[in-house]
Amino acid sequence: MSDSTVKSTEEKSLNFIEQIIEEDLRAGKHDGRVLTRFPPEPNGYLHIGHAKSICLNFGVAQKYGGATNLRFDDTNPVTEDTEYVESIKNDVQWLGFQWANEFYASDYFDQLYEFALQLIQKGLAYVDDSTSEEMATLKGTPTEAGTNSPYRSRSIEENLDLFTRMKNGEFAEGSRTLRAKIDMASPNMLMRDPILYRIKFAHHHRTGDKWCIYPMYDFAHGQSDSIEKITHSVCTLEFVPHRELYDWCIENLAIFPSKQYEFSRLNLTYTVMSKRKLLKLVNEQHVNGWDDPRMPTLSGMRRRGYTPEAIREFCERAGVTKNSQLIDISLLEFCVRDHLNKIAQRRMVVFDPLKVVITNYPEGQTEMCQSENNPEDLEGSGTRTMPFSREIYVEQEDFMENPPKKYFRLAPGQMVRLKSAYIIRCDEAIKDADGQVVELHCSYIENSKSGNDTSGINVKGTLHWVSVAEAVAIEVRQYDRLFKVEDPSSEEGDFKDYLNPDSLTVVTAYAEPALANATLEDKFQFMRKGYFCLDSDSSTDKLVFNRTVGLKDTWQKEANK
RNA sequence: UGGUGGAUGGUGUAAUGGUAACACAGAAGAUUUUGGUUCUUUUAUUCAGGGUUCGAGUCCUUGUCCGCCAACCA
Repeated sequence: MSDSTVKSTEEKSLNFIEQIIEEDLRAGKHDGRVLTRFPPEPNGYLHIGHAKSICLNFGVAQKYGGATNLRFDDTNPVTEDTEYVESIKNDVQWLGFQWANEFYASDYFDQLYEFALQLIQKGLAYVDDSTSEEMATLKGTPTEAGTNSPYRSRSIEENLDLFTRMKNGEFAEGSRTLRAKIDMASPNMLMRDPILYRIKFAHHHRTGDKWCIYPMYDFAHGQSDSIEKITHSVCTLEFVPHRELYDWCIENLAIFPSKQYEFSRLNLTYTVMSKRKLLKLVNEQHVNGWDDPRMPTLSGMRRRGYTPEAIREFCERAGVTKNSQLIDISLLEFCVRDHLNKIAQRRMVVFDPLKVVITNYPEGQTEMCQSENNPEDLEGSGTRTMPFSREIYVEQEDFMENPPKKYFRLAPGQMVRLKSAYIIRCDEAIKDADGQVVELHCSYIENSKSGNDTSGINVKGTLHWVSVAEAVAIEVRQYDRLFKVEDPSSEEGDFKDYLNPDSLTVVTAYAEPALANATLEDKFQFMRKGYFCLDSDSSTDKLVFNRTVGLKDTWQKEANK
């Protein structure tokens, strides 16, 4: 067996979550059952960081024959909305995952209330009349123990009565809370009698006005996991300090022992990932909404033309650890190109037109040229035709009057291949009064047509082109990185100071006729330009395209030397 | 500061006491009717000190640096 065969049959190493699951499986825990959950709060749009969590949670469940619940953590009615619920469901499905059950923390409000009553009865929770300021001062600091609230020693009966009345709406918002009675001297600040319930006279997107008390995250999340019998509750590292409380609630309620495991969140260079910052970009109109193609949101990436396959591959390559990761955006772009290269239809589009007149081609004549839709998938994608005529457009940058060495494009006397058409020779550059080249006169080699070239001429360069008469004018939106620096969040001052002012460039370009039939689902490669997709802003009389990502450009590097 | 999580090429990940490897990025070349793709080659890595061991990226210890926690947010 050769080395390469050995390598290809080697098993890919497991990430630490998979290792935990396999150990549990070996130990016969939960009868070999694996149930995970993806628990977003419906207060914003999903981004690439969530994609990692989705791929992990759904991925391990799939791998070990389990299932995943989608659970909306909707315990704070003030910030949450149905609009977000819909977008989140849409994004998860688009990414390619299907949940076993759609649940809401609010489904469990009755049960959670019962749990709270149990804790009170066990003498493990009490109603506190302190204001939030009073509570903050009594809480102590990491180095000094806190002091007990004066209300901590209330009787079980009084607590039961007060809590019931809290629920019945007898007390003003902010006047009372239900707190766990744990340890005001705990080194873990979260264990210093955490608030379990607070009063909010707010309309909930699902339960309406039924409740005026709402559980805090820590009193809802673990119990929700437990109610659903989640076996592996996987979340991000900032919840590590919550685990002690997560376990405390489960233990004292004596309910199903779900376990929490934490991994590090994903960050990308040249963008920001926090919901707060993304919201700011939207609200202050630095971008055009949550689905602006420059946003790291899934809806933005979808609109930009990124595929679910590419995003899943990226998450897979990013890996799962506890190290903080700031991943180079070029890895994501690699995954996007890699997938798009296999599936994108090739089209010719000229961005910055320079008219070429083929002087020895008959005036008024048009012939069709056949061109493959995708050289990576010749059979599956077939071919299309495009018109060739006496007047065509090529890119301005594909002509130089005084070319440097290794410039394989048009220059006086130099020959190139027009992709899928003829070889032409540049005879003359026509200039305007300012000396700008406005037109090229070329001659074509009659027996050099693609497919039956008998000319015997070999040229180094092949250009994309469109016939002037049939060219379709389109709008192209070219995106660049949103920020000028790798990690805007770690820079001095306001992160918005580091926005890239040139993150969006709009141009009119000229496309071959076949592009006019584009649909929103299509993925294109504009040859020698990059990958593009139709934008939803398009109308019947104006097609708008987004540049998903450019092609690798090794000539640019050569030219800069 | 008390607690807590972390530190392996530029970036991310692997090596579970036994030759520090893979991918991206970078560089060089070949092929190419896309200066794309593909292929070949290549540069570069264990935070520091001490200890255990025949052997340490891995274990112990001290230190350094980074992240998170003191919301009636999640």
